[in-house]
Amino acid sequence: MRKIAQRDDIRDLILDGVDALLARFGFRKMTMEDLAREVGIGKGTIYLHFPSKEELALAHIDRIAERLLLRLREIAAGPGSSPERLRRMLLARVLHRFDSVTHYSQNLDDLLSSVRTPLLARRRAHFEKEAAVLAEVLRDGCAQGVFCSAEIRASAQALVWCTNSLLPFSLSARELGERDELEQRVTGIVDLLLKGLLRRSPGPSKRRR
Amino acid sequence: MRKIAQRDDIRDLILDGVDALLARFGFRKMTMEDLAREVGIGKGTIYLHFPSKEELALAHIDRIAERLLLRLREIAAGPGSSPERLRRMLLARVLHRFDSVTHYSQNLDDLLSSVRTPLLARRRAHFEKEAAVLAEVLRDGCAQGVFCSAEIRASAQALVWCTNSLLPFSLSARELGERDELEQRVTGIVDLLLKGLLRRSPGPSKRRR
DNA sequence: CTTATGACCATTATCGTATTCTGGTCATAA
DNA sequence: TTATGACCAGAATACGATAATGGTCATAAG
Repeated sequence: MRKIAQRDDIRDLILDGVDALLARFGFRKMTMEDLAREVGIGKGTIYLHFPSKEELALAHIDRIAERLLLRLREIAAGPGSSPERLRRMLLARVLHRFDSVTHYSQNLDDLLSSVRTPLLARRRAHFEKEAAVLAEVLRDGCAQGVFCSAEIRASAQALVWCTNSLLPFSLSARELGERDELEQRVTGIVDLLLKGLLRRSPGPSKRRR
Repeated sequence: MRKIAQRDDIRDLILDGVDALLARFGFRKMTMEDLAREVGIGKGTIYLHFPSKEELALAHIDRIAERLLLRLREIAAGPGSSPERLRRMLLARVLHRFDSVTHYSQNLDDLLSSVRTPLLARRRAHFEKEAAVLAEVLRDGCAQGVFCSAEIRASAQALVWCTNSLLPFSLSARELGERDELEQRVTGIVDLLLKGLLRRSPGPSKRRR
């Protein structure tokens, strides 16, 4: 009987194991015994921290979402103009998804289909938090007169939804293409979206033609 | 032995049958005998018009795409300003997809997974044609000075890609939500995209604040 | 007393096989 | 020349027997 340093530590260790096995085998082929062996603890111990295999997977997904949220907050608090930060955030969201899909490869479908129903509500919650961070930056931009100030909340949600769509999880890794290519395509759309948000006539207009 | 009126007529009749059976049973459970019975011809006759079941499905998908293309051309040639027409076209694309997904319900996954590989190339071709029509309207707008004239081709492709993403076929009908709700959400994004395309400082700016 | 463990069990998944079904062909009919 | 359905090889399915797995809990360790 080994003494576990901290309650949260072992939770994280287990989730690390989940991450490894999920990428290697997918959800269905990852057994609780595999996982216990990977982490180096007994199977029963896992059930002291998670009530079921499904909740385990959901907790793992939550952790991924939290990391993305952290990254978005970093960017939001970081340097750059409001549109620049927003642009980086949107790109980060899509690339984060890209990395997830490639990391879990075919096994992502397996995971998602196994926990699809309970996942929907959680995703909504994640998306709302992310939209909230986007909204902050939008508000920043409004305060500086860069963005027009109408419909901030709705705009943020639209941006979240759109960037979700740009790389649906359901894509298999095989159909993704190169990361660079994706980045380029997404950048085009994101720029278009941002331009749409910008305030009309931003300063002394130099009319051409 | 019944005399078929016209070669194209029977082709269309068969595809009508495909449409009906696909919606009812999906691709795998739709048998060639079912289809022959539905259309009221012998099984062998189908093979006089289509080389295989797979090609049959692809032809059916082609026909759907052609109808959408027709609709887009209608809108493009119809009344309204360039941005208005563009907006209608983008919305039409998404709603067209919505209708497909709801029409074939669960059975769409079945169809798509059964012909996924050969479908990819065809979809690319369809998308290019659709992008070409969008590009026409964009060019119209440029000629009138509504849109900025850079990157028309790329913009059209971006719009196609983005509206594709807004409603991936892989969504099951169950997750779609209401058509009205979709229309509303998509309208928001489409408007954002269009605003991004508009030319800056379009006339005497009335600066607020 | 709290925390960790793995043998244990009911349920689920997997596999092998016997059987049915179905895409595609073609000799025959109209 | 055009249409048809009996026919066949190979694919899908149904099913029962067997193996694997999620979750529990009495026991052990600290």
